[in-house]
Amino acid sequence: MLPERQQLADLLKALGEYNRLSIVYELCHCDEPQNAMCLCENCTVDASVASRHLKTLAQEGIVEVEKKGRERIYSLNRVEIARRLRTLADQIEGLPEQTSVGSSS
Amino acid sequence: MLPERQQLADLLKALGEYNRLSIVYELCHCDEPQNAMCLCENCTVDASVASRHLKTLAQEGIVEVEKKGRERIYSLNRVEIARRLRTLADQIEGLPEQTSVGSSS
DNA sequence: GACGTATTTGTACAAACATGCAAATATCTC
DNA sequence: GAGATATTTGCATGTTTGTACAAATACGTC
Repeated sequence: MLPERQQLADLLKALGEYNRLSIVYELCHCDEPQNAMCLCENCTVDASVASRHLKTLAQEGIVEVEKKGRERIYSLNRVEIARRLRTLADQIEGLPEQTSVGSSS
Repeated sequence: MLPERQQLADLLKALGEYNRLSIVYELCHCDEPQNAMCLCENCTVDASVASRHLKTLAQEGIVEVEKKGRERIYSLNRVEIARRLRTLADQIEGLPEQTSVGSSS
């Protein structure tokens, strides 16, 4: 079993749940990082559930956490996650691998 | 609950399982569509399991099926899936929505 | 029609998962 | 220190999911 592929599957699985995806979208649309209470207002779920979802997202590197007093401030790991999704999109679309494209005529 | 968001979550969940993702990769790398038996050789799973995974992928529009005698020929829905992944990547990265970009200076 | 191959479906099962509630922990304010 | 707020953790629970095996179905070949 390829660990790299497993990691990608884990990333996709983390994004592939409605409430977690909603949290990600919520973080998309705010310029400033948000705490968990703010993020769980959007979902109808309990705070403990939001906490667990955020833990999952953090474990997959989707969000970054910063302690600030009694709050945890979450921010999206925009560049890295977008990059991984685009890499998959490129592979699926059948684009050539990124190994010195355009050289050696 | 937003149906569009749910559909995207379902797509990501379908891709977010190791054996299913392996099938997708396998279809990536062959030019010609493949039947289910060929695809399940890569995973260590039973043929019935591959059948169910392919059904899941087909339901999400990830693969297309064509009956050919007693075989089912599967092919990747490359453009559409790549497009949906890139749309998500764009949203996550915070790029502006695709509504007449570049007009009206 | 008999047989072989490809695929699906029924059944069972263990593991993972999403969830809510209550309790615990951490930290701020007074 | 008491009380309030933010978050995590323990526990219970119902659901989903990935899997294997056997049986059923579909179809080509002889």
